[in-house]
Amino acid sequence: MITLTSAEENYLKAIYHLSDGGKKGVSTNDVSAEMKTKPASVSDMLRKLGEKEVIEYRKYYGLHITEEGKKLALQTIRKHRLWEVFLVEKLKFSWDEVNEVADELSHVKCKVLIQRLDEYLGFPKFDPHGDPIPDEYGDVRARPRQLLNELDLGSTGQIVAVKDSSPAFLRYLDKVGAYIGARIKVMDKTEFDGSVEILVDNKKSIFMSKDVAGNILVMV
Amino acid sequence: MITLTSAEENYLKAIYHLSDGGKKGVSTNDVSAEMKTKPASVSDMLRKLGEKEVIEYRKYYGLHITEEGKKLALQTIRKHRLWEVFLVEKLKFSWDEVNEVADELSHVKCKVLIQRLDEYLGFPKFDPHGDPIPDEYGDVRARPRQLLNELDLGSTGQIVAVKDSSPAFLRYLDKVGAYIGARIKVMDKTEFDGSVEILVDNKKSIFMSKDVAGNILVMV
DNA sequence: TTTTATTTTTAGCCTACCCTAAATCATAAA
DNA sequence: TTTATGATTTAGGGTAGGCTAAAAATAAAA
Ligand SMILES: [Mn+2]
Ligand SMILES: [Mn+2]
Ligand SMILES: [Mn+2]
Ligand SMILES: [Mn+2]
Repeated sequence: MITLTSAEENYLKAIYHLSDGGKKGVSTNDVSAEMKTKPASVSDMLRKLGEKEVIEYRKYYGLHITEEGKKLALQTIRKHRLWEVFLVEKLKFSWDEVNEVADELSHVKCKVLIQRLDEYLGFPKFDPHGDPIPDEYGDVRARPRQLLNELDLGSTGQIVAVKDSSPAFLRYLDKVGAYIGARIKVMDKTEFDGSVEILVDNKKSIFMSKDVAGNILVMV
Repeated sequence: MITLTSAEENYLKAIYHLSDGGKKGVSTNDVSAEMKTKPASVSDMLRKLGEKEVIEYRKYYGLHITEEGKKLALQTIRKHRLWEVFLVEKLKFSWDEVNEVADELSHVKCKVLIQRLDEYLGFPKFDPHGDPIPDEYGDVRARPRQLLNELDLGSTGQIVAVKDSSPAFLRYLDKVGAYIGARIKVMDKTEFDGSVEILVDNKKSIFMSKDVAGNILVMV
């Protein structure tokens, strides 16, 4: 049985995200940027992850995540997202405050803890940022989603997730009144700068830059 | 501001317990036995804890915990016991399963997390083993307690805590039907071996060896 | 195809925490 | 008062995970 340290779990989770779930290859510098550690440190870690066969690593040519690696990454993601739900739903954290704490909590080694937590939370399918929570076998029920800035004029849908979950972005969404679950309609699009105007819950009109709209995912 | 690593927190908590809350001096070997690490490793750690001034350490002569050390130890104990309550009350763990997991959880660095957890749990005053939970200033409301094997024949009281909280002992108590909160009466005492017979909740009679009774704390 | 720029790895060092073996100190016994 | 015993510390080494600086490999440009 493969066991990973906390640091290895963090790297593997980052690699999984960079791999877009296993489709893309990933470079040392990619990982370095994502993890905010120096490329030299990354090289060393990649060698170790390669030896544990959670990635396939060729010196100077980057890496691919393996099937085993995907499974383990999904388990770490599952733990992280369940803790985020706990923090928001039970402890009344706001969605921009949970990432670091959930990261620490997600490294607690106890299988039954996560099962019980999942049950206690009512087997949630999505985390506070709209990201899907893998089940204990690593299966993810994905929803078809589109970027808000790519929707046609007049189309309607529901905000289901955010691409960027930095505190700054999330607080901005809170401020303008956009939230996961909101029903929206595209009222206006400006070709020149890619900005959009949307109507939220048939009530409130919001103007958004392309940058903002490009980080909001909508289910039509 | 003094910050401790997880390992330092664990050592300091052990030292606090060995000090009996600050009354007794503690030797390197005491800590070694409690922490299950070699005396050589303990020496090294004591030097570090001495530099951080959470203990007063004199080479070859043992240590005393400082006021600052007591405060920090009580904060760690608070976190540990709150997580134990969470695991038992919310996640339906049994009281013999929570110690290790609560230990890991208690090292998560987030002040507000503990405040929110405390609030969410309804500001509990005691953990599942009957041990008091210090408040955020480190104040502990102690209850007057007596060892069950030292009670007089015929006296009554309530089980409020256990001295030994090893899984083996706790499971034994579950088996015979003793639990925190149970009302008891001493029905018989055998001078020869120190064993006692108690009546639980005016219903069930339990026979206990001196070893068992000596690890049960009763409020008269 | 050669040179240059960029990426990646290696080498060497650091901190934290643990270990064993050897040295040292304190103290109890002779 | 000397010696022996036991407790404690030091010395040296291991793993994990960082870092910087230098070397090496790849990729891009000339
Ligand atoms: Mn997160
Ligand atoms: Mn999330
Ligand atoms: Mn405990
Ligand atoms: Mn306890």
